[in-house]
Amino acid sequence: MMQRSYALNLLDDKVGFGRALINWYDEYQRDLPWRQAPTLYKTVVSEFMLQQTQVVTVLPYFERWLAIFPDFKTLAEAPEAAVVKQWEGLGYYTRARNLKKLAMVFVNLEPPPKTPEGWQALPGVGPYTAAAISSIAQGYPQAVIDGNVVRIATRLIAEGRLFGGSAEAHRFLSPLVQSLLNVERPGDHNQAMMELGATVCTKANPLCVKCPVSAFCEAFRLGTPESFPVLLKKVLVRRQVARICCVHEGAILLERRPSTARRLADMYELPHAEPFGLLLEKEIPVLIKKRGIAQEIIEEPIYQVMKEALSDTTLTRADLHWVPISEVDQVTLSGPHRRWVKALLEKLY
DNA sequence: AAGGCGGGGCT
DNA sequence: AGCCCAGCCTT
Repeated sequence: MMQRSYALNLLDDKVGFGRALINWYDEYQRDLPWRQAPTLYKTVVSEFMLQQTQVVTVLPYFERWLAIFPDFKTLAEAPEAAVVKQWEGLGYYTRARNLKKLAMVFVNLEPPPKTPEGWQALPGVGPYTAAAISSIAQGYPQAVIDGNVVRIATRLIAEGRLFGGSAEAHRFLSPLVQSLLNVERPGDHNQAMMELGATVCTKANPLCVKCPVSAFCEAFRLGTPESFPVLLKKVLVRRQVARICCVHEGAILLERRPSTARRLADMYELPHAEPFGLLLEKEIPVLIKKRGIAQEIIEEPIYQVMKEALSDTTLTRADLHWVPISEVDQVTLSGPHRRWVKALLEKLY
């Protein structure tokens, strides 16, 4: 049986790979706020915000967050509503609730966790985040595997098998990725891998010319870096959800999602039109919004209605609230609804 | 092992 | 119009 041939010398020269990577990182790393005067708290907050969220999106949220919740204790003692409010628009809101829970546990924890296993016992911390926190903030020699690392690793060895889910990819790549870790500087090595994936070894149009480790890369040698990794495609589902915009005596009617809702719990939205039993099919929506969420494409026509068109019985529903326009900024709206409400109020009133 | 969970950037 | 992003939790 022939030994699978990898690029020139990745497996024979892991130290060389790590050195080339870390030298590149030392010279070209981005100036990110959580890297300035780093602390354990900054690392934890940034890693939570960065779960499934791009750096550029996180930046303004991170700066605001540190100004309002400067440390674990402040966060632990802050009301949950205030915490979620600061997360407004960032998505995956259980991250915010879990981050506050983590702070509440952390301030009563002596000593703090020092291993990935210890961190992973805390709310909202999975394998990735546990490895990231303990390596970056504590120097623990644990390699992280995220989407960037999967892309880099599969390209390094030109691994073309189909991965059904990320768990499968992680299981397969973990030994290789861990074996490449620079145990002298595990935190910087991990960040360098992700930085490389974000800025050079990108999904489309990778900048192999600027890559510090292209000499170790089998996909580069083959000239087909974009063909790795091979991931299962997800099916897109389309939905339509009609909503209403109703303003009366300086207040807008909003619907609060139940506290028990799996998604967007306790957050406000423009009310769903359907429960009101209005005949809207022939009406012209004042606004038609489209948005993509995960594997869904949702089209949401918004109809302007007068209060008189809504029956008194439906208006007594406990989840409906007349929010004064001057106080709309105080409540937490679900993502795009914040922008839609603003656009509607400017357009109509 | 799947499916749900947000929203936005980028091609 | 799709894909992906410094993933985690529940079922």
